[in-house]
Amino acid sequence: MELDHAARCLEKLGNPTRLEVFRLLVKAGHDGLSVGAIQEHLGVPASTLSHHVAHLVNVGLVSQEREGRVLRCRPNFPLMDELIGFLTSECCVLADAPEEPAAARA
Amino acid sequence: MELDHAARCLEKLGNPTRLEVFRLLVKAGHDGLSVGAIQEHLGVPASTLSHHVAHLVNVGLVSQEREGRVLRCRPNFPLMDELIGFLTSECCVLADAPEEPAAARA
DNA sequence: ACGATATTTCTAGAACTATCGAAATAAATT
DNA sequence: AATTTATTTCGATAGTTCTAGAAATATCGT
Repeated sequence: MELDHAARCLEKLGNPTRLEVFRLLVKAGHDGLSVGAIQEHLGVPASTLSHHVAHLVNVGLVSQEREGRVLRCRPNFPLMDELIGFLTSECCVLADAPEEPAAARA
Repeated sequence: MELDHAARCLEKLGNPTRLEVFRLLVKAGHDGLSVGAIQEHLGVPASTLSHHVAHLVNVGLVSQEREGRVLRCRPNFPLMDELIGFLTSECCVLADAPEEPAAARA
């Protein structure tokens, strides 16, 4: 994962409402939740919530699928794993880790 | 770690310049780097960089210590671990994790 | 076609953030 | 005490984000 995409994901998760939305979706598991269900949980006005969810969808952390009248939102687990992988490998390694995985060292 | 503090940390890391600063500090290890050294690496104007570093210090992800004329910046590894722990446990668990660790289920 | 429900788009103001030059402060050196 | 080096604070501008009401759109049931 590129640093810029990681930064965009972190930026989106860096809003308390959105982080709560995302956490809620993760707790809900692979089936996710509808926008309305999220609203019931968090009590945020619909337009505000829609705006926040759109941010998460934009950056790929949440996907949406229409099911009749409701829009089902699901967390993107693989992307979240990538993000955590980025943080762990690029921003958390101490000790003597080399800058590059292999090669390039004349 | 509380959700609000996690969100504040993520928000700060969610700026490409700051994420790069933090990554650089992590790569530098426990000794960190001076503000000037960061500046040489990233080529950001001093006042802008100072502003960004202040954000990271504010939220606790970076600590600063004066050493004569230079200000040494060190990444806060334990806090970063906590943050990754929060993301992993609260925003990344799939499968059949219960909502609460125990109790509360009449 | 109509009414109900679910969600988005539009809009706009207030608050916040980023940027960076210039001036200020801090410490070391002379 | 004057000079140099390192960094911050100030100040101004430009742009972004948050918030939420009102209006619009989509889908379903009748």
